[in-house]
Amino acid sequence: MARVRISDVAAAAGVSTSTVSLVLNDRTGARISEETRVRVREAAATVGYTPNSIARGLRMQRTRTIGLVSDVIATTPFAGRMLAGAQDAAREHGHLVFLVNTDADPAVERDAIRALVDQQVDAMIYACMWHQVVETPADLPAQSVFLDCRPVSGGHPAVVPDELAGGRAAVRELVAAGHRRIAYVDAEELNPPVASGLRRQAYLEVLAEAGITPDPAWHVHGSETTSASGRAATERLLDLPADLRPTAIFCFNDRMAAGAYVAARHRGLEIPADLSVVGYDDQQLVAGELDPPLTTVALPHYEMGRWATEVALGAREPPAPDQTYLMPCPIIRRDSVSSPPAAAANSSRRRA
Amino acid sequence: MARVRISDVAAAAGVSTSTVSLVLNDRTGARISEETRVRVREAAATVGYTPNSIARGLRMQRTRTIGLVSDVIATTPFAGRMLAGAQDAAREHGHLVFLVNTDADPAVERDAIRALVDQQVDAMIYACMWHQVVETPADLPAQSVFLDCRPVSGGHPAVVPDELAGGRAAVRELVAAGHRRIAYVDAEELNPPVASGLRRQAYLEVLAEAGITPDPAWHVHGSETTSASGRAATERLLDLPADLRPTAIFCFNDRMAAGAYVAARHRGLEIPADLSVVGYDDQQLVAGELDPPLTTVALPHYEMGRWATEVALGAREPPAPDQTYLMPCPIIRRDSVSSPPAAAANSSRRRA
DNA sequence: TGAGCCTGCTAAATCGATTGATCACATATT
DNA sequence: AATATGTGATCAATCGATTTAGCAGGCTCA
Repeated sequence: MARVRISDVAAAAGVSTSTVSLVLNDRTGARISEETRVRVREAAATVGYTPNSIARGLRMQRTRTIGLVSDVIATTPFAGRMLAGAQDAAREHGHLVFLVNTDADPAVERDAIRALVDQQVDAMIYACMWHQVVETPADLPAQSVFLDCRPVSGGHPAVVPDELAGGRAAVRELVAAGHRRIAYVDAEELNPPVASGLRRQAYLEVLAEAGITPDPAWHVHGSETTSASGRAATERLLDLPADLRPTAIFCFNDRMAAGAYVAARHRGLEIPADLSVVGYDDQQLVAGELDPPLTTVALPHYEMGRWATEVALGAREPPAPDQTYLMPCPIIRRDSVSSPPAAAANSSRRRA
Repeated sequence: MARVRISDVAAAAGVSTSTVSLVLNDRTGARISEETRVRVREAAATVGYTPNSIARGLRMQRTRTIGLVSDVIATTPFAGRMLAGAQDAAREHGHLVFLVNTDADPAVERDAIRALVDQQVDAMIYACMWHQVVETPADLPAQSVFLDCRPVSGGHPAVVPDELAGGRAAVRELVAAGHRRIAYVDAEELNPPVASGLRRQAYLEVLAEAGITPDPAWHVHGSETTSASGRAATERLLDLPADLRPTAIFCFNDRMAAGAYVAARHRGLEIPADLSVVGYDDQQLVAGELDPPLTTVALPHYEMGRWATEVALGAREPPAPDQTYLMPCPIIRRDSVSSPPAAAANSSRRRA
């Protein structure tokens, strides 16, 4: 069963293809009588005509498609939300999205960008899964937006999570609960460079604004960003002398926070009564499934996906040239934060 | 900077566009001298020509694109692997994939299928995220493959996980470790219908083949498939009299298994010394992060994604008409299974 | 010398839409 | 009567490739 073409509609309605096109596209200014319009529309409906997007794309020089090239889609739960955001925005604007997963392979990435350009995509989104600064790939069309990363040399709109504000919100949550001895379970130095640095900066800033001088022992590093690594780092905090031991921990991410739970449990410490914990990322399967559920800061992947797509399609004003848009990271309050244990509050208040 | 067209190459090489096309597509049988071929190729390289896929698609009636419509992409970690599998297979065959997320909205789904057909995709993949039987959507082209679901009325190739074999492997793992009192923490009746039924069937079959008569009390249901629900169901098992209490649990999925861990811990039971646990799904962030890491059965989403794409592109033989391909689910051995406690028959062993 | 056959290349049709120019005809104006 | 104006619809070019039929020129051979 061959596809119905515009000429089939024209034949059925007894008019030319021009007329059909003019009617179906509602071209104002075209002088077509109302009777003819009705006849054409009915003919189109009865033969079941839908326009061939390829032919239209060729003629119009506009395909109503966008390309999304991402370095990772399988190994992180964030990718899905990002895609969903991009997807929804694209659909709302009548666009379809080509998805390419490069697995961070530069050759695959190059070929993918070329293939998408050859497909005449109207716009392109270059996404990374971890907030970072990247080289602008060759052949990237002008109409491109960076998602969860920033081009070193600028030249394109970009959106990343506002990790500084998010980190501040997380630590303020602990300060507001009355904690003074607050630790930071950090990722390995420089990995991933941007996120880690900003969250650490937020930690230091909030302690300073609360008039707390952090003890260097409160800043511990994990070798990776896993639960096991978070546990090991937390052990070191819990080994500190009682008057120095933190009553609250801000963790680089939720997985490390899960490790903190394990460490605390092995010492017989209750969360949050004996130790308050805040994570980052809001990984549903981690933060939501922990016992008690983890208070954390969400990474706004869905929103960033939407933002990037809307900017790429020109439906939203881009930020000033070479400015990166910072997407707010909302704090997700669950049950892992309470006021510090009474004993801790009384025993030692270290102030500058 | 306008795109380079084939006519630009022709002009640069001093030949016709026909010649350029013939040369660049390596059409054997075309009588073009070697000198001309070299000249054309050099011209193409220097002007930086790459063919316009839209124009080619129109002429060839073949776009080298496929459509993938999925009911969910954001809320499950499995979606990513499925996409990655489809993606990789498509790339290896020189195809690009259009991704559409319908959020299980029938209207969105209908529009998406139409849009993809209008884009002249060469093939289509209809994916669900949870193994199920579905109605065949209207307008679905003949060249379509069902992924992680089966059309009620057949007519298309389909691939689903072999949950029966996977479930058998899981329970056999417990039988092989020496367990006799093996429980099944099930999902709610009929939700999701197919997976739950098959895993239950596997449980009953393996007990039967091991000569074990299951006590009805060993088959408990959770109201949902969450950790909390798994915990509640497990509590009921642990409340059984000592001589009836299971020494091993097969859980419908990893999240419920995480709940079983919580229940066991609250009773002071060690996993696997006091209670062996096997899950299903191999959700990395759950199974891998538990303490101890959970032995489970993996859902082969990546492989199913590949399979569906290869069949859709004709690169792999489809199964016999109206036969559904069952993809093996490999067992992932971690540390949550050991032999039953020696005193299992008469002691509840509460630990401090 | 001219029919037959290669060789090397190109003209022109085609894919299915969109659109500016144009046509046929009716009516209004001078 | 001749010209202008307006209406409704169509013609034909176009987008950028692929592909079939065929042309021009050289060579062979009877």
